[in-house]
Amino acid sequence: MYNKGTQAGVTLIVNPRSTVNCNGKSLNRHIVVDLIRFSTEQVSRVQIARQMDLSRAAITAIVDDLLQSGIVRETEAHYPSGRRPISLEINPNRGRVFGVDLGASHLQVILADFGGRLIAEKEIAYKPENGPEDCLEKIAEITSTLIAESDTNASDVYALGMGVPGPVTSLTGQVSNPPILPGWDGFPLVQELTNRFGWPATLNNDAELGALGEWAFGAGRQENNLVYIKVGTGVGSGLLLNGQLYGGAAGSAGEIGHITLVENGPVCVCGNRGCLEVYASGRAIAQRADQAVRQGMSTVLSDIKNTSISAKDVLTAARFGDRLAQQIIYEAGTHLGVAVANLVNLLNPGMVVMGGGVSQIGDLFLEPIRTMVERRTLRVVSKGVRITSALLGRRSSAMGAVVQALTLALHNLLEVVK
Amino acid sequence: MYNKGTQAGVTLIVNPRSTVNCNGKSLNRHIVVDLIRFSTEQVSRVQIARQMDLSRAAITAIVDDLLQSGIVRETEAHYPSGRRPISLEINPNRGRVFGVDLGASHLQVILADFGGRLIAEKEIAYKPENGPEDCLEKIAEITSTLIAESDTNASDVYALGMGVPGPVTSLTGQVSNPPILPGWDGFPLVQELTNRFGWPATLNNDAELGALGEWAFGAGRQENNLVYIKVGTGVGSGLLLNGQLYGGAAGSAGEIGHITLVENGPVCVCGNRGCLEVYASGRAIAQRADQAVRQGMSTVLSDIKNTSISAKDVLTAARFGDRLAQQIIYEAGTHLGVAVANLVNLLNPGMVVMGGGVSQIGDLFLEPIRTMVERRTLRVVSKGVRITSALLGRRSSAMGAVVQALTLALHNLLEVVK
DNA sequence: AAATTATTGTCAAGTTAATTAACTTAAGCG
DNA sequence: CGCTTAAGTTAATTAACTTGACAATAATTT
Repeated sequence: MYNKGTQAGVTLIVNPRSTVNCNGKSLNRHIVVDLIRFSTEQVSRVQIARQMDLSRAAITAIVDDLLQSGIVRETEAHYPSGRRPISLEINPNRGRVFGVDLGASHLQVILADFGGRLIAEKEIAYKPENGPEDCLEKIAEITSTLIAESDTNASDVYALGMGVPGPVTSLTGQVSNPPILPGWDGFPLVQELTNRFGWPATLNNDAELGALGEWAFGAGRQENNLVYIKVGTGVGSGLLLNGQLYGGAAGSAGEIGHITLVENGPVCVCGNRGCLEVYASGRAIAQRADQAVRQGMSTVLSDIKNTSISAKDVLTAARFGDRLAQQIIYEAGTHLGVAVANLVNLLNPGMVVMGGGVSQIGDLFLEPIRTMVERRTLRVVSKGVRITSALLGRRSSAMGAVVQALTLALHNLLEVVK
Repeated sequence: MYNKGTQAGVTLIVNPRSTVNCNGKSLNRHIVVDLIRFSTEQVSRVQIARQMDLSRAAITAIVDDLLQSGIVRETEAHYPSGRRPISLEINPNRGRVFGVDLGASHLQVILADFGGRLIAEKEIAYKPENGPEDCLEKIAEITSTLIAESDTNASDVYALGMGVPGPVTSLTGQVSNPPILPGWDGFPLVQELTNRFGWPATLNNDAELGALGEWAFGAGRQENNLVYIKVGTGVGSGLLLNGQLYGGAAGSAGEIGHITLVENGPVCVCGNRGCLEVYASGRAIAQRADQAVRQGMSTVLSDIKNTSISAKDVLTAARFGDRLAQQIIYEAGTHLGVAVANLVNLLNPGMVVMGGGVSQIGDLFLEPIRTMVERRTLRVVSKGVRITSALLGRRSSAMGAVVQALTLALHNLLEVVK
């Protein structure tokens, strides 16, 4: 389904996937670009014409334009009988973009080409508590390192996308009221990024970008109603509904971590009681393990002495067959499953993609979730929902940032060239 | 934000509000119509031009067209300094449409003019268990009665919108797997309606239409992230997100009634345990009252002897000051509040509109909901959400059906006239 | 009261992006 | 080799928009 859009500003939503500034005239060019970008199969001019309900002649003209500006290139394709269609794809060599994912404890930067393929990558341990200026500094360091090391011409970088672990006011590109990010509130991040680097920049919530990344390049291709659940230190989710990212009225949609599971449960970091995060986050898993060890239960985790047990330790132990670790993870999955079931009942998504560190263990974590969803939702709903792990693993969000950056880059280029 | 859209079929999403068949050419005409339809203030040509980022001349041409076809008319408007703008509005006398709401126990039909104003209305007690054919028969009876009684020319009716209490496959216009509607599964309702009456028809879930009705004519005007919660015999909700109705992958989004509140609570009609409906539906309220009376608690409800107590009785009693009835409703509100809090956390809507019979009691029901939402959501979220009763009362859904019918009528007319 | 300023709406000429219908290209097949 | 099928191109035409000048109408200033 293809939506064209124009508005005063002008915000354009093309095939909900891209939101772009556009004067409203060259709209079909933008739609064609997105069609080529996000197609899972090979696309020819005729197919584009059919999908957009335009004449072949019109598409020929548009594609000519795109070829000339270098955004798109032709490839070979094979079909039975009749003239072979010429497949089209985004020209990966036309330029590059950065995708940045800021987490509760890390900073990850991906350099990708226009085809969305990874060119170089760097991840460091980082605490966002240092504030936005320091973070910008770090991003500057990493991006220039990546440019240098990857034989990239600095002028070939066209945009930067960024994700942060908190609500984002997408209109102004600010972080708003972030629980994890004191000192970031109201900081005009998009503007500062643009000023500092000279590239157009976008800002989104990290879970939101996870959904987008998995939709564009991961497990959720073609699935226009997708929920991405990120189980890291905390638990968050990104919603892609009706083919569009949904951020809510204030940019804080998807806050599944602070849904009430047990009315009078233990106190959560957010101040409420019995939140999901108390039972099913990386933090919770680590705490459970710690508790169990102190109670003297039999586990390899007891060997960790000097430092405190981390969720990662529990995952590793589970992978190596430690029963206690496995049980802790299974239980976390069960609790998460209850929340996911509620979410699935409410949103009836076509797919739920589990991301974040904890999910990488796979079925041990997925199985209880699937079970709970099946048990606790209407059959119509549970029958239609696929629940899987993120295909992009720990890169979901950063790749989502790449998608946003590409949207900016491609569509801006299109306007400039015109 | 204005989206234009075209696709093979061609489905067009205009200012997400209307989904219309359109050849993709006269698109801006459709956008202008919707702009005029849904504007809360008076609109002039210049304002339209500014909002759509088109030239004044272009709008003049488009409006000329709309004036000539009679869809739009001019009115007076007053502004300071400069030539007075000529305000535009949909010409209410251009035609009429029907909005039909089928509930678990009633059938409501509204006849409205092109301005969405109520011309005539009829509601009867009705059990959808009789099956779709019988229901069509009843609709035929009522519509012809309304046409006759309201001095309407049958040829002035241009479309019919309908809502049903179950999931709808909007693509094919069928009811799908409805828990409350055995015998309706897979019935091609839209097609049958069109065949039978000769009007184009639309089909949606009733809660969805409640959201749309309140958004267009009710409490939620201008609010593009709105949740409508219908508390009737059961509990359902309609989601209007990013300015669009969201139905989910299989049309069953919004099933808040079967969210798990208590892990091992009483068995629900759906087979699971501890669902919201067990605690906060009309059915639940009636049951509680019955229970209390049998336990000999002091209440005016004890006076009801021969028939069983209904939710309506409890509402009436509460309105007249009966303490027990008030408490039952307050408690139902509290339970509902927990579910609403989860929903608000997850979707961060700008507004929650409470509809359905139970909500008509007002603050007694709203207050516990507001309290629970405030207590159980992140401050960013709860601060931004307004929680109110439906402005259209028991007409929300039927008016939503009118909105859908008008969308069909106006935009089809536009294509034909062209 | 006349002149000034602001704003809306219209007109005519020019531009752009689409359509239509004929045509070319490129493959498979009997 | 010619026939069939499908993809892609070309040229003439049409519809929708832009631009810039201008008329209409009101409030404000002189």
